[in-house]
Amino acid sequence: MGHTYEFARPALAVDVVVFGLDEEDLQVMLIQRDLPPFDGQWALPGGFVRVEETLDDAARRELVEETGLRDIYLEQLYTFGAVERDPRERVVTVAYYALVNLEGHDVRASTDARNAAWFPLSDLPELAFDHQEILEVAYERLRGKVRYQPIGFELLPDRFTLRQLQHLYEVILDRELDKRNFRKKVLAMEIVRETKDIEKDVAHRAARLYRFDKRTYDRLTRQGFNFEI
Amino acid sequence: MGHTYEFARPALAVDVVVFGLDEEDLQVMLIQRDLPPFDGQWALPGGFVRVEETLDDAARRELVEETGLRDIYLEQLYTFGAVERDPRERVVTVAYYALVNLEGHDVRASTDARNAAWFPLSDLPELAFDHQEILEVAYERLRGKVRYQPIGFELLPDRFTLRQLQHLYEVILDRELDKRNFRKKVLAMEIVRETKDIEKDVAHRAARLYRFDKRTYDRLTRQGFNFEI
DNA sequence: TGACTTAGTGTCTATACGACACTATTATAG
DNA sequence: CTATAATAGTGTCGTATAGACACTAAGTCA
Repeated sequence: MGHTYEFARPALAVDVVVFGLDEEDLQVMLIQRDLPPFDGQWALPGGFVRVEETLDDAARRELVEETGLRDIYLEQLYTFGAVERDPRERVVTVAYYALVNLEGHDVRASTDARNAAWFPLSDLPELAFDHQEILEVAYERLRGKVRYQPIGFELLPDRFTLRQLQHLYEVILDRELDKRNFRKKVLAMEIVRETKDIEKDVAHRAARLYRFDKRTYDRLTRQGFNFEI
Repeated sequence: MGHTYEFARPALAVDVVVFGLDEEDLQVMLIQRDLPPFDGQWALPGGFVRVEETLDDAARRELVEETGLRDIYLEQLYTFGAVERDPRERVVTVAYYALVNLEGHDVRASTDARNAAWFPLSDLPELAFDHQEILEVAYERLRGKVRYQPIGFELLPDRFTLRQLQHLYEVILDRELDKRNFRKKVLAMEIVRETKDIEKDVAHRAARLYRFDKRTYDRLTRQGFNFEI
């Protein structure tokens, strides 16, 4: 039993570039394939789109199935349609990128993710298909977007220090920022709000914890405010 | 004789939002459908992707077939995958936007474009499918992009006056700009180069014609220059 | 209690942006 | 041929913003 169409159709897939951040690096979630083609090689999580689900739904479903990650920030990136990008047959893939903070979501704890793992962006294995290219486009987009929209907060835990926030920008933009200027700018925007707590278990003076102020962010966004860092 | 697959597949289409500019308005190219669904209604040019062509190729092919426009600036926009966006069956569409100068490309002169026409963005007919939404996303993108990347030159003839260029920005950004500040900024960027000619057949002092300097633009782009207007 | 580590803070200078108005040139109408 | 109308083309100044720059405060740990 199959499905028959008058004209040949490309298969339609989704792939997701999941970025995470630890103390050191920007990381990417990859899964190890256990089927041909590219058996054993690392690849982006993803899979075929079902006829009764939206593209976003397909991306979220595949993420849960393959990595255990759910309820994370997800945005459509670009659609890749080179004719020979899959050796089996014509497959067009809608690529997404996702941001997740490593503290909140433990991949190893998820059920069916034996072969999912984080890799630092600076030291990636060879990837299947054109996933290297997709990843580069995603990183490019993340860099471009973070400069004028504070999406980076998705990479941090709920409460964070300004040092962590600065580190995030430094890792994504790949350059050092001046501490005083950075704090001036971020605090002037009023999109982070001081909490009454400070960080714990650090071997030096503890820093104040801040929280992302989504309410103010939404208001400023409606006013066309420029969040450039 | 048909094509049979194990799982049901969404159909894959491309649609193109073609922007053009005249002395007054930003315009959009639409075609009048002559088949159900939405028979007789206006829609974006587009059609189904063939298995042996890339997405870009499909978009260009449909543009030529339906509007006669060829060799124009084209960029992928977003992929729309709502489940019920086509009443016949599941169709996912990769949307593109294109920029074209109205002087160089006469639509009426093209062969098979009896039912293609320009409409001012401010006075559009009701559109088929979710094309209204696609168009809004495209306009949003154009506005966002033109502010920090000089793609707008595609909307102008080869040689243009600074007045025309300013008009272009005013129409796209939907606000008035100061003539002196605008000229200062554009000339400082050195992405337009003075020609030795001036415009003709105008009932007042003729303005100098300029040309877009792609070479300098490419060099500045590589240096990460910010083209914000 | 001293040494180490990071938190947290302010000033000054250079540059960029935006507000603002007049003269120059050409075509055309009377 | 002269007046009028229309747009071309040009510079200054005040203000806001960005970036360079260095020290004190607080807490941990040996």
